[in-house]
Amino acid sequence: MIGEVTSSYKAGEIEEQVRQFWKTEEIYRRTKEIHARDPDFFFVDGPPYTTGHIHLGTAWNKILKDSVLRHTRMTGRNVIARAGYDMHGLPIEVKVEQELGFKSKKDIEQFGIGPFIERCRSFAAANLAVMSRQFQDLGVWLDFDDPYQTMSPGYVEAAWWTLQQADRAGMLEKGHRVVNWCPRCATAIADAEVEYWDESDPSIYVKFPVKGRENEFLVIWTTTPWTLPANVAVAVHPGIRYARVEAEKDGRKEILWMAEELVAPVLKKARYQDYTILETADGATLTRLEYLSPLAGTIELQRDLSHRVVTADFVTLENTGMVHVAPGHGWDDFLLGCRENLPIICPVDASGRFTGEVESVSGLFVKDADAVLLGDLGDHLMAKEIIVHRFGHCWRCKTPIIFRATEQWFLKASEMKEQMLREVADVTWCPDWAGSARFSDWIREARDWCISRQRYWGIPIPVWECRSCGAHRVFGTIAELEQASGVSVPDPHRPYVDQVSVPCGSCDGTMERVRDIFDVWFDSAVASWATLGFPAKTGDFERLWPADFITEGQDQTRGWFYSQLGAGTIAFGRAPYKKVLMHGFALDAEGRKMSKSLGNVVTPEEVISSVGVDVLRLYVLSSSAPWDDLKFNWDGVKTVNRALTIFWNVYRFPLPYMILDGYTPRSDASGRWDDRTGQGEGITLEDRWILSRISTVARELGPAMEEGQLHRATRALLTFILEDLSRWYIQLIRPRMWLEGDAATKTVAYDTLYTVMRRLCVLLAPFTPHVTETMYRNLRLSGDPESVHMLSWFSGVDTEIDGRLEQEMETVRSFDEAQAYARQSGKRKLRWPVRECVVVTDEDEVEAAITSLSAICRERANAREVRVVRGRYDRAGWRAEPVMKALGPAFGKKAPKVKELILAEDASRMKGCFDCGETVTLEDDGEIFSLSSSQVSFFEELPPGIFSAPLKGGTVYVDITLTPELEAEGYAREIIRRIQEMRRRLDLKVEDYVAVGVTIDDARVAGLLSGSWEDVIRDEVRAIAIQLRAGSQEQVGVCAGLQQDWDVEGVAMVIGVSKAADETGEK
RNA sequence: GGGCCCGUAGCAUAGCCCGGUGGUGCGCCCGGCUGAUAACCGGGAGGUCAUGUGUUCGAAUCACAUCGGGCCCA
Repeated sequence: MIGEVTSSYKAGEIEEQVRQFWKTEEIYRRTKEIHARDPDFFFVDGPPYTTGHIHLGTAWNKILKDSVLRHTRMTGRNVIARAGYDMHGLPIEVKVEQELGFKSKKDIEQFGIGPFIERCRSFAAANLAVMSRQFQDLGVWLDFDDPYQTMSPGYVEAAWWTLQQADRAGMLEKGHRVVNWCPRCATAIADAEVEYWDESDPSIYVKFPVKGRENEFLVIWTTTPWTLPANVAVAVHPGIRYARVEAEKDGRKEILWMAEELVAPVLKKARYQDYTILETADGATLTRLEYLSPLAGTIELQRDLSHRVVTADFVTLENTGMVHVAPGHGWDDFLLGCRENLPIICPVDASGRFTGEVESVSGLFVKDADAVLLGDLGDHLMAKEIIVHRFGHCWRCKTPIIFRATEQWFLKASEMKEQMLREVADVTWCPDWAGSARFSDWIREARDWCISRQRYWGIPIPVWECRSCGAHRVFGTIAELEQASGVSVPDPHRPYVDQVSVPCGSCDGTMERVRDIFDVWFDSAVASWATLGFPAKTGDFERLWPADFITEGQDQTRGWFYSQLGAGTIAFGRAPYKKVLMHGFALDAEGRKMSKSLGNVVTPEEVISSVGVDVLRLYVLSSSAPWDDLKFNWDGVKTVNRALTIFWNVYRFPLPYMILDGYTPRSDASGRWDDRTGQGEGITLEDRWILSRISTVARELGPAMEEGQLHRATRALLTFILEDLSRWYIQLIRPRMWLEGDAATKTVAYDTLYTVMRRLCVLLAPFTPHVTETMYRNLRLSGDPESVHMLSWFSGVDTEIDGRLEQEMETVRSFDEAQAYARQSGKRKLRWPVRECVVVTDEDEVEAAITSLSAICRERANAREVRVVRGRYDRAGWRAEPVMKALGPAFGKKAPKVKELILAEDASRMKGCFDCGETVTLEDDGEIFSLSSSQVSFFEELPPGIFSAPLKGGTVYVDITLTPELEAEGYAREIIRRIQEMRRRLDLKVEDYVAVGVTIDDARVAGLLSGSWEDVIRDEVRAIAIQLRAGSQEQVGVCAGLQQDWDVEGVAMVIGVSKAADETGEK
């Protein structure tokens, strides 16, 4: 049975109880069972990376997922939602390296790869446990008991199998390419792993001597002096005009080549005093030029090379218009080198140090070599400054990256662009531009995907190469490898798989595994089938794949949205997801990124401990559109908290009355609540109205959820709770709750409120799963499901929607605000009744609304009568105001006299004449003045005691004039209120009886109240006896209770209240 | 340097697609209510709609440019 709730909204307690309930009763598992035979809905959790605690953005991400999935489940879908974790990769390696105090890969090798990856494994597992706990504390329902883990053997197989598919499709390629290289981690890193921020670098202008010409140079510009040892060419743009300049500096002359337009700024920067342009030429004609390295003197490697000028479209009219080309150290350079057949030189090792090929700087870290090389340039260094520019860094260790030409494994993503673009177009994107604009743009720029890393903690690349003939083989499963090698492979990680060799199929040789591991982005790329146990099991895959829905942050455009698309396209020729909701980032209140260094980080725990999980959830969902960035704001959190407090108060408000009356909601034979609210006896318009409203709101929620507009859905619900339910419906039905005994209208109010609360719990359950669960658990009937989350979604009842009634109620609410305003200007408290409220309007709709809902209007206005008048309020008069500007010229010195005559005249009569087109004549001492309408202005003048205010479509007039009868009621209400307050101070229960004594220091007021009002007061305050008399005595004749002096509207009163014995309480 | 998103009172936001007097909440000030009460309700003040230019009879809304913030890329 429904229990009373005395406590205010205490999120912490509620949520803890609900968590316990879910756990002990296995509610999640059993809720899933209810939907086991519903149509499948396959969701794939974007796996968070297991490096540590979750932050607000991670929490938001999971809250969005959970809300969507709970809603989906309630609409009758079998939701498959396994939590997942990304557990491999450099971030974890770096953390473990820090723990062990390692500085480089050499330390790891010395420590042993085996022990090292075991540390990584347990680090990842420990964090997984912490994070799962945190997610569940957010009320998130995913399969946390059995999350997919990228480090599990089955998952590794999914990646292997996918690579095998790529190989078979000819999409896997081993190649010599320039890649982003982290010198600290000594590995290639993906484009997606590069972070950019400003960095200071040298900006130098260098003269390259033209071969075969004395004192003639090409002028190039670079920010990376250390790439000069690998220089093999200078690139010019075929269309740019270049100038051959004779330049003079300190009395010496030399011939320089650079873009014509840039001659002046460059020479100024290099402090040349004078110059003459000797000739100009197109870039295309410069290709006959060859040149010598300015470092030829110190670097033998450079001495042996031939250098030439080539053309390239990427050259721009910046700096000198001539670009130094080092194909071993630049992406564009590399492509150009391939096209022009230039030698590809890369005299830099994995840790970013020069090799012995470059004697002068051998063993030096590239950045440290800059200074030496600048010195070696000598006179060839024309100018040097420092610039600040955006530069790439390793995402984990923040080391500036370099570009290195190395042997790597690639997926030929660039060949799949067209197919990927077609697939993206078939996916439903929320919002639309996330796919049509943002993601598509990214795909158009797709380059081949370098999937190999020279590291340890990751999925080993399952490629075995023959040492003798160079043939390679890709293994798709562990079993396949075991069969070919004849050894068992219990753990498919390094270093164990490194030791497995297989006989070559093409020759007598032996195949060894390439030492590389996968780019960690490849791990999560295969999540949509790996989570289904594919390829080991195929049943779920065939039934469920591709995913119906995924949602992640906008940073995953280049990340998981893309990696999954690539892998899905390679393996299955299609996108692995059907619908994507892209969400924003959690920022601080000023719109800045939350970061430790700024000290503006707000953790989910902080918010939860302050206001609870449901408030956090509802806040992040309602405060901004999912795809906009979330500016975290404590004021916003408090507002949501207040809204939930009101929701809680609305919920517990009727409970004492329901319990007192033994109210039982209708149920069917099985003891389940009967949701047919019907049109029972005693139903009122406000009941119909609130039922209409909740169905209207429910109707709006469907499309909002479908479009990922969770902010609209949650805001609509918040508005409903605050505006419709709390501020209006509850206020309207309060008097009905207080009716004694059996009253049909009271029962209908119970029924209606119960129905609304049950439906509201369902509608809010996906967003605030704890508080709705608690409410539902108290409200449910014995045959109802145990959890609100086991119920079906409420999508509104069409037959209960009454648009006209909702419209009319809007008008009445406007009336209510207007009458309150009018009263306020007349300083008449709401407690004091007024004789009448008059609504003047010309609109049928307003008249219909006020008429059909007049009972509500009377109640709200505390008015004996509310009536509608068309046209003009009969009791409003007119005030005439002379227009002196017009009277002056017309009447000259007599104008002041006329003014007085006008003020003395009956304004209504004058206006009547003017309105009929007549002139008004005023007489004074026989003198007659004739007035035209332009000489008098008219203003509405209300008689004393009448106040007005505008409402939508009309004006309301409130007559606050007191009559003895109205005054009597006013005083009676004042006394009742004070007795009620004293009751509360005495801590009495609603049903307790009291004895009351009132002494009034005003014989007239006491006289007004004696008789029938005395009875009213007695009944209202549940008094068995009341003594009301005039006088100023201190003693009021009630012993053993509370006695208090009051000032009621200037009248002194003494009121005494005491509890009556229970047995005498019977009336 | 490029792509996408965002910029509306002290704060947070709606409206923008489809042009027609800018709404709402928090905070502030004033008042009310007192059987939801460490709650609740009404009213008021507060806005160069980031800036500029254009299109238009009319621009927060459309176009272009600039500035600022975010995400992504080069």
